Amino acid sequence: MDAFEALADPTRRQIIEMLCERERSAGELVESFTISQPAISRHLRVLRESGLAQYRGDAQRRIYSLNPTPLSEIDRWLDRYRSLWPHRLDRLEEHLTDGQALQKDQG
Amino acid sequence: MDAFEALADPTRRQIIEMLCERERSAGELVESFTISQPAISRHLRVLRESGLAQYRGDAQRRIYSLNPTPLSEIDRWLDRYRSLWPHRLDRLEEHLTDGQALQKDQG
DNA sequence: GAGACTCATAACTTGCCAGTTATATAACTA
DNA sequence: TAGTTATATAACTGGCAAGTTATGAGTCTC
Repeated sequence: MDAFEALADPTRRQIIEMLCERERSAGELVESFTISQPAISRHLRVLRESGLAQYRGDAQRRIYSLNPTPLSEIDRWLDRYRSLWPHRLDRLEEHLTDGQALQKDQG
Repeated sequence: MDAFEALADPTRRQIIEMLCERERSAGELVESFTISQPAISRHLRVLRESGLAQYRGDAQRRIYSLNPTPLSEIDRWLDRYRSLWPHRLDRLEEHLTDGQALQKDQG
């Protein structure tokens, strides 16, 4: 299952958003939803297989974290469409690190 | 069906890419694929209902065009993850119109 | 107006996906 | 070692999505 398919499910998108905040154990994720533990475990497998998540072991626990690479590929897929909607310069600036910041005020 | 679900299908993504190049009649799109005309018609309905495409009539024909708004929403959804991968400044520049172009060469 | 053309919808089939419960696996704990 | 905890997998079910063929609806042409 590719990243687009993985993102089609709202539960998986929510997991991604939670993993963006911080890494979490499978159990923590289960507690955040009303569906069963195996259902979450399956979603985590999909996220793993699509490259969006990974885990490290911590005793019995599995600590999941986000892998943003597939998201960056979707970002690149969007490239060809970006000219079709207005880009706010301040949004662009937000994504630049301090060191790369545009110097529109100082120029 | 939301935009994420609509994008999950590779045929629909391909239709979107074709409509990005130029608007096309339903029949033109059908010729570009091996699946049946009703199957494409259904994909077009999904794209319409998710706001990604629209058509105008031209006699019997229906000329489909891309509506980029849902793509821009996905672009915004990606905002919170953008800090997680490297941003190339030249890619940012590509998305700026000439009038807004960064002046790094001239400055 | 009859037939051709273009496209959508109806009706149906099939396969997959997301959920369930039950169970297996692995690691910790007493 | 027995029991508990944490997570994955197995087996199954139900629903939906995507495909098919057949047909309907609207528009053009002769």
